[in-house]
Amino acid sequence: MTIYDGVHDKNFVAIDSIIFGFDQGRLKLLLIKRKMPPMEGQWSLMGGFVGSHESVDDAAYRILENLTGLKSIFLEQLYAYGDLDRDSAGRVISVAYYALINIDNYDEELGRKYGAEWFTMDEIPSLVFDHSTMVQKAIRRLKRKTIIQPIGFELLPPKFTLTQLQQLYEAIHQKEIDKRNFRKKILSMGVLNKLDEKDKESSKRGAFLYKFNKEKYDYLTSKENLFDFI
Amino acid sequence: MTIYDGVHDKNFVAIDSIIFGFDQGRLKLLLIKRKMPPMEGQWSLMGGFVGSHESVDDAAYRILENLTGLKSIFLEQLYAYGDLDRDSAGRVISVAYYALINIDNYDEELGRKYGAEWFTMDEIPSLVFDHSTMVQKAIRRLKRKTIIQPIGFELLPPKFTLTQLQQLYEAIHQKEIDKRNFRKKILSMGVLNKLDEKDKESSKRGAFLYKFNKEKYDYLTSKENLFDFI
DNA sequence: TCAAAAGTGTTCAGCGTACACCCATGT
DNA sequence: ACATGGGTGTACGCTGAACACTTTTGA
Repeated sequence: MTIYDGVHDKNFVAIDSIIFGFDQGRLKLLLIKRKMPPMEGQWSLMGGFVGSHESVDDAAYRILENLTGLKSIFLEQLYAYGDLDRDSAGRVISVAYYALINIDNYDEELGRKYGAEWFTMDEIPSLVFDHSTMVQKAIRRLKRKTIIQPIGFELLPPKFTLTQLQQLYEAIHQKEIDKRNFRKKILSMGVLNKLDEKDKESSKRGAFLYKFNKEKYDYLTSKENLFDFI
Repeated sequence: MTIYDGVHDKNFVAIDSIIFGFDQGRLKLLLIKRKMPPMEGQWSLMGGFVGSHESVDDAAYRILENLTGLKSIFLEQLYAYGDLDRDSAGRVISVAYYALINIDNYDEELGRKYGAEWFTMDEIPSLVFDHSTMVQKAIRRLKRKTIIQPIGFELLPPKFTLTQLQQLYEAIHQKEIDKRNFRKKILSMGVLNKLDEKDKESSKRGAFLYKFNKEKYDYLTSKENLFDFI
């Protein structure tokens, strides 16, 4: 009960989550096959409704955890979609969020339960409602953020090689990057700590592993946020 | 009636508008004094509720027109605020929009009706709820946009001098800009058309008036939007 | 004649970009 | 020995930033 009751309309408010993962050098998107009408059997973003007793952010975290089993991950509001007929089953305002997750930590069990599958960017099927629009916007946002922020570590395992990191950037921007320039720039940011270990998986010589310096990373991201990135 | 009825919660969804104007070399913000509880008598952004039969964008335009009398102006979604207790009178999710208006076209009659007043940026009083947060975010967004886009023409009269335009940029960024560098850069963008007229108001010598080239301006803003700016 | 704003070019540093070769090692 | 990915340095052009003087004209 609020003092607004009876005076104004209420609306359904939903969350839709654009969930990015990175695996085998490819940027991927987690989609689910709808199990209920409308649009049953069509591919869709993971979503859910915002309850009356939870914040919108909490609802976004709750819904993401339901699908992925992940609790504290990168999750950021993208945009609120409010066209009258965007959901063919009725008036629903949707707040889209995008998440970056390390695909290794993803709970496949949960995924199966929801009929979820990972798609590479060039294989994304057409999606229900305005979900394709949301995905396009999320990709643009992700590209833009990486230009001036060392974002995207969330998509990698804790220890990674510079080549893996470069592949991530190449996957996000969908173009090749010069190895020397990339290393020069990323190392000059000072957010990487070189480890003594090498990864021997992908080459005979082995590549040094890095982890990122959380303090400097947090400092940079918060400082750059003064520049605003929502 | 939708197929979601009864299954999920509905919520009040509101709009809050951050309305920027530019006058006498100063960037200004339009605020209203609340005439109803809660927080009666406190300064607030202009707002209103989203109805069940209008899109969120339409609601934002409607609310802005109510206060300013202006119909087709620059209006862009900023962010959706969804904390549980953000409105002390009950659970309201608010989608904030920011608008840029030419202060000359503003309908003062309407403003008086709502108890609206213009405040310069350094005089903004403390605002109800999370409205101060919204304003801060809008200012950051405005700064960022002007860095790579020739935004802000909406805030000026149709014909303006380069000095006026520079003052607008200085007001937005709150720092002085070198005259030569500013002119060089803005003219190189090719969005300005120099007129034969001079404005003699502000100097004896007179300053050439410019208007902006709408085609090039629209092209640039849409092209740059590929770079994404929401 | 003088005050007040308009108008105008050059220099420098830093950054992004292009570009090619040697190294280490497992097979 | 060779194939495979790892690792490194230099040169150039562009852009942003700093910087000072002349012009016009109404009062």
